[in-house]
Amino acid sequence: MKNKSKRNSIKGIAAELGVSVTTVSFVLNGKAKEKRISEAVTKKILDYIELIGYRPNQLAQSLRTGKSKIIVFMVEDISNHFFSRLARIIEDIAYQKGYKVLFCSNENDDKKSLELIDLFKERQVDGFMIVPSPGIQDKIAALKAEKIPVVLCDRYFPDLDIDHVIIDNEKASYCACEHLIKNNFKNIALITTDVRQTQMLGRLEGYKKAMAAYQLPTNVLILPYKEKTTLQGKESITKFFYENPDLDAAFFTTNYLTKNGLAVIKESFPNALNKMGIVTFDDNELFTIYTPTITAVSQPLEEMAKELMKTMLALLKNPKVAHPPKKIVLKAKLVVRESSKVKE
Amino acid sequence: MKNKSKRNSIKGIAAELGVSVTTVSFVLNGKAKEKRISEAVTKKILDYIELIGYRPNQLAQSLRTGKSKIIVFMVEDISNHFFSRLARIIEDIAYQKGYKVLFCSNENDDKKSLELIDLFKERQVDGFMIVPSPGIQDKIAALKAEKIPVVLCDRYFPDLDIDHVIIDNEKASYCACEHLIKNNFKNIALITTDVRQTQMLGRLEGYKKAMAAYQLPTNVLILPYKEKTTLQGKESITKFFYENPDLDAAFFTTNYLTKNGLAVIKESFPNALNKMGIVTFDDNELFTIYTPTITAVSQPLEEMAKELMKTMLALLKNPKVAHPPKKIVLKAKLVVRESSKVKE
DNA sequence: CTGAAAGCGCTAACAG
DNA sequence: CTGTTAGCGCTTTCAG
Repeated sequence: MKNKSKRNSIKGIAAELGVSVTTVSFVLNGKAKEKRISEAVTKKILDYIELIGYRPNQLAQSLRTGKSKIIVFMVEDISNHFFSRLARIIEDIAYQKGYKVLFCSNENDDKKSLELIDLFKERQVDGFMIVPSPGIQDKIAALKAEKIPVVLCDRYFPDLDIDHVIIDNEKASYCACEHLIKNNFKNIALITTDVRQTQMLGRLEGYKKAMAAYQLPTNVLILPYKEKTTLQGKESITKFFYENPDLDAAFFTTNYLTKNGLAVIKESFPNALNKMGIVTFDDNELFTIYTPTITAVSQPLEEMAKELMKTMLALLKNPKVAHPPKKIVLKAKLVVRESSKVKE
Repeated sequence: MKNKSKRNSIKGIAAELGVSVTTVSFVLNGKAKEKRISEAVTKKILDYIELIGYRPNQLAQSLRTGKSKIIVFMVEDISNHFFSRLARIIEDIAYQKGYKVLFCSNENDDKKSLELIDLFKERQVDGFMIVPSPGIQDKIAALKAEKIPVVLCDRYFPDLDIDHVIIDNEKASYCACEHLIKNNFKNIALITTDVRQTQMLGRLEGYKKAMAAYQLPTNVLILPYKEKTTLQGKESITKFFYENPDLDAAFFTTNYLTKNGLAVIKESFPNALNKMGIVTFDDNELFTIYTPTITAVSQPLEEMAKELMKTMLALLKNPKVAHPPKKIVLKAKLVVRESSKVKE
C-alpha cells in the first residue's frame, strides 16, 4: 500500500519482480555471473528493465560511488577557434568512454579560474583538464594534493610536477623564424602579448634564438593582453609598423593577433600585404583562402586532444596512486603558404 | 566514536557545534530568519562554516531536490564559429544565474541527438536548449510531455508548440537578395545544402521570393549535407560555376559553404573574386579583413543567447505549469561590405 | 526555536 | 544464490 512501486527505481523493480534490490543491482551492474545469480532471474530482470525502459539514476549512483563521470575542460575562451576545435574532439572521445565534459572559459583570469574550479569541485567532477591562467599554481598544486586528477594543456607551470600536454613552442617558433630567414627576410618583427606564460615565453624565446643564430635584429611588439581584440590593439600595431618602416616580415604569436595584424595591414599598409612576409601561430581554414594564403604554425589538435584524454583517463583509473607526471610535448607543423614566399 | 565528524558534512558540523543537522541546514539555506533561529546560533554556524570552508555536496542536494542546476546546450557542432560564439555568451549568463552548462554536438544527426538527450536525462539535467536535428520531433514532444524544460534554437518544428528562439530567415534572405539586386546583380545563385529544416527552408524561400519579385531567374545549387566541408563539395561548386557562366553573384546560406565557395573562386575563378557579388549567411571577423571584405547576414548572437536563457530560466522556474509557448523571432542584420558593391 | 527521523535511489558488505 | 541493511549528504516534515 505504502510503496510507490510505480516509480522507476531498483526498489520498484525488485518489488514488482519479487526479488531483492541487491539482485537487481547486481544484474544491472553486470555482476550477475560473478555473483552467480541464476540465468532465469537474470533474464527476468533484464527483460523487465528493457520493458519499462528503466535507467538508473546517475545522481544517486554518483552520490553513492563518489564518481560523477564528468570531467571539466577549462579553456581561455571557448569561442576561440583553437579551443573550440580541441573541445569538439575531446567531446567525442569522452562520450565514447562514458564521460561527459563540462566546458568553461576562464578568460585567462585567475579569479575566474579559481571560482570555476571551486564550483566544479563542489559538483564532484571526476577530473580537470585546464588551460591555466597565470596565477593558479597553488590551486593546481592543491588539487593534486587532494588526489583530484588534473592535466594541464597548452601551457604549464615549470615548478609543478603536473601532467600536461603542450607543444614545443620554442622550437615551433624557431622553425617559423628560420623559414622566414631562409626566404630572405631580414627584418622580422614578432607581435605578441604580455602574457608571461610558458606558451608565449617559448614563442618569444624561439624568435630570439633564431634572430641571434642568424645575427639578425629583433623587433618585438608586446601588446597588453587586454588589447588583444580591441581597437587600441590595432592602433598599437599600426604605430609599431609606422615606427619600424624597415620591417620586411611579421610573425604573430596567436590567431587573434594575426586577425588584428591583417586588418591593420589591409587598412593602413595595403601594399605591404604582398611584400611582407607573414607567419602566424594557430592555423585556420580561412588562412587557406586568404590572399595571400597565410603560412601558419599548425598545432596538432587531434593529437593533443587524444593525449589529453589518454592522460586524464589514466589518472581517473587510479587517482590515489602517485605516479611520475606525464609531460607530453607535441610537435607543431609549419604549413608553408604564399605569405612567406621569397619576395623579389 | 563511530561518527566521522571530521568529514565536511552537515552532520559533522552539527556534531562539532552541538546543534542539530536541521538547524545547520536551515541557516545554510538562508532560512535562519524564517525559521526563527537565534542570532547567536546562526552566527556560530556561519562562522564555523567559513572557518572550515564548508561547501555543500551538490550531488546530495540534487538527489534530494531533484534539481541538478545543469542545463544542456546541444548544437550542431561546437567548433563551428556561430555555435561556439553563442555558447560563450550562454555560458556567462548561466554561470551568473547559478547554472552550469553542458555543451554537446549532435552533428545534425538524429541518432546522436537521441542518444545525447537520453544520456542527459539520466543525469537529470534541469533543461535542454537544443539546435535540433531534423527528425527528433517526437523526442522533443516527449520531453515537453514529461514537463522537462526545452527550448529550441536556430531552427524549430512548425508542428510543435515548443518554445524557440530563431531569426527570421526568410526575411533576412530576402533582404540580402534584394540588396544584391539593387546593386545591379541580375543572375544570382543560391548555394545551400539539402538540409530540410526551417532555417534552410526559410533562406531558400526568401531567395525565391526575391527573385520572383524582381522577375529574375533562379539558380540554386543544393549540396548534400555530407559534402559541406569535403573536397567533393568544392567540386560540386566548381562544376556549378562552370555550368552557369552567366552568374554574376552568389549567396551562400551558411558559413562553411562560404568558406568552400571562396576557396573554389580563389582556385578556379580568380578573376571572379572582384567581379562577382558575394553575400554570406553568418558573419565572421575574417570576412572583415578578406579582400574583398565580405557582405554578411549577421545573426544577433548576444540577443539570441539572452533570449534563450531568459526563456529557459522562465521554464525552469515553473516547469510543471502549462504556458503558451514563447516563439521568439529575432532580426538578422545585413552587414554590407565590398563584396556586394555595385560593379562596373 | 531546535531536534529526530524519514527518505531521495543506489551500492555492497554481511548474513543467511 | 538471494535478502537485509547501512549508509552516501542533504532537505523537510513533524514533534517537541
